[in-house]
Amino acid sequence: MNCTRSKRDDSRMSDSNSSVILQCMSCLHVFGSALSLAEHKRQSQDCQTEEEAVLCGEAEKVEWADIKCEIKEEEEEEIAEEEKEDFCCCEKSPVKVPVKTTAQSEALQLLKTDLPHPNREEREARVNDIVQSTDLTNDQVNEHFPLCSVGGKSFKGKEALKIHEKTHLPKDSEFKKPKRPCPYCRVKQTKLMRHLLQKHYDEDDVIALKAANGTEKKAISRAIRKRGIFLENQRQYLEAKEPVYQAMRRGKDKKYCPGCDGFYNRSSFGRHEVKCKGITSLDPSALKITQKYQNQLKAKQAVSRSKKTRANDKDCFYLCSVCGESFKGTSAVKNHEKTHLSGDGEEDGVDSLEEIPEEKRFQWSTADTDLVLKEFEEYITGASEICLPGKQDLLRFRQRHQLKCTWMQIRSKIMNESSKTRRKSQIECPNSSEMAIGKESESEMSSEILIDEGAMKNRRVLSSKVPKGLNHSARMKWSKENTELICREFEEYITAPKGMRLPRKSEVINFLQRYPMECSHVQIRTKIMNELKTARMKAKRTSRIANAQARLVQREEGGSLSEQDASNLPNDEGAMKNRRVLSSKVPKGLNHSARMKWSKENTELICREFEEYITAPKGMRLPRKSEVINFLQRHPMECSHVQIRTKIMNELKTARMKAKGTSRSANAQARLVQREEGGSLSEQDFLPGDISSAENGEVRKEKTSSAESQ
DNA sequence: GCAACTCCCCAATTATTGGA
DNA sequence: TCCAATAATTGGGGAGTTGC
Repeated sequence: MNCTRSKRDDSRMSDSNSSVILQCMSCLHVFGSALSLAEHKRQSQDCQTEEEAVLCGEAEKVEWADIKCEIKEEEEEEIAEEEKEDFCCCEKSPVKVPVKTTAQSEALQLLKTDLPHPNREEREARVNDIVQSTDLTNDQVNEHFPLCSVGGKSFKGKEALKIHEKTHLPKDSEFKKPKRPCPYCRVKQTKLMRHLLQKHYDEDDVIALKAANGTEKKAISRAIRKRGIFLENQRQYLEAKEPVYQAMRRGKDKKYCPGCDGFYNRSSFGRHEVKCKGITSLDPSALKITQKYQNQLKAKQAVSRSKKTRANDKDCFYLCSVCGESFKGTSAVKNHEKTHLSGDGEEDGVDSLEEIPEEKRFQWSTADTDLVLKEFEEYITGASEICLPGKQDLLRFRQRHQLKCTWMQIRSKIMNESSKTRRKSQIECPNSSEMAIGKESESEMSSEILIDEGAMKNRRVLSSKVPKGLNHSARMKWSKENTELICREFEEYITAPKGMRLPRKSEVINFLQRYPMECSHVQIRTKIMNELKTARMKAKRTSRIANAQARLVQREEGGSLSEQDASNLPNDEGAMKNRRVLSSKVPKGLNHSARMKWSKENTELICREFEEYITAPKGMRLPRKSEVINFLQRHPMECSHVQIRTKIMNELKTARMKAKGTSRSANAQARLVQREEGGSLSEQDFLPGDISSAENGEVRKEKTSSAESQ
């Protein structure tokens, strides 16, 4: 599919001022007129049968050459290749040293066979030998083998030395590998090959890439990379109507090669021109691919838009070949399947054990839990700066103790134990949760357990279910500027103590209107949430260090921390929670079409079954989903577990209202009696009894007036 | 009054990414 | 390849409100 072009064609292309650009669909070269394209076709046999495409109507504004590019790695590869071929003593070398005799030539050849030389001393010794045995001077020999001024290594040419010298550059001026656009999803990736293998492993080219080896593999990966770059350039060109690579490589002194559609450094262009075989680097089917993946992208966007209704997503899922769990995408299921493999590729949990756990969920025995607690104490207590041990540590631990679980499960166990410890420390010492580091500080903590709303929440046994495949197709890339903007705008929320709410939807939307960003309010909210987490983690770490330092000082001085120092620690979460301002927004139309009609029997059954939850004081949780499902299995009803939960919630409300009413009437009666007796009531008498204590200070917008009137 | 709804919070968890 | 950071998702739960 390659086609060569004459210089006449090139000049015609660049001189073209026509309003239409025509492109040869075979070689992708662009022509200013139908005539020049026809002439091109006549000259190139391969391109005769192909169609042409009209690209743009603003030819005079665009230099097609500007939207094509070569990549830096290729330049380097090329330079390296050329250095290999064009040895410093060859005719093409920019440094030409006349070699007078065969002996001199042989001596130099001998010197360069084992280049680069490891160190300056060895090199000097070798050069001295040559100088002594031949008529060559030191300078003549040194010119052949440039010397690194830092490391003392000598190289086969100036270019090779230049590449090497980059390794000595300070970090900020060092070359940073640019991101490469994926030809399939167009997302720019630092590690394009890994991305391809993970996300697009079902594509033909990627399958071929996986199967290939050595040179072939390189060639395929290069072709994919180039296609991605080309498609990205083409897309930007078609959308922005301006030279793309000018924007992408601003300030670089590049020169366009019409022979291969590549860009090369002006300094190395001459050398390339000699070598250039006129082979276009672009994939001839690129335009078709663009269309194909543009359609796919549109389809993906459509799915993303309709994602809000999760029911839609249930229709397309992929099953794990090992455990049968379903996932939304092929990449998600592939990633999940990796969890069944251990580091060496064997099925996890099976590498040294005979039995495979029947249940995916591992049942931790007390003995095994103790082992984990003992082994990973530092991670669980938070004494370690690193949150979790590495995979290898976990695998070794599993091997040592012959545990029949995966390393991931051990990690989860550590995380859960760590979380448990944190919660425990918060209950034991609500004002200084950060004190729970090591046994010394624990002993200093108060043993008084406060059962408030927060503590009740801790009783929650969290679901063992895991999200089935996240949609990362539209994963947000936060720029530094936007991150700063969000942090500045929502600083009060990010720096707020635990328990404070996040900004409202309306606030975020308002922010988005003022600072338009290509993201949803949910994504901004997530960003704030994550920033908040990070800030808290940092604060926690700082607090830990400060505490450790304080303890050190304390030990040295033999004294103890003052109460004031202790009070500087974070506020009580429960108290902060009370500051929460609840939403005043109203639901937008309820669906009463499927409204449940509870029979007296079923209501009684539910009330009897879930009595403990209905009569429980405020702060107690509702029955778990699993409990409700279990109930439904025992007592089949034509309703969902959610409806039963709602029923219980409403029964609970009613019960509390009744209790409140009873308490009020009792109080009213008491007041009446007191008035009759001529006494006065204390403030406490006006509170609604046990409910007030259970509420634990929760600030709520109570409709006191209406309740009073009732 | 009741069932259902929206909005919000929280903790846990997973997926993805980029640096080392 | 490992690992930490980051972004996103999930399910449980609570409060307030709506409309039949």
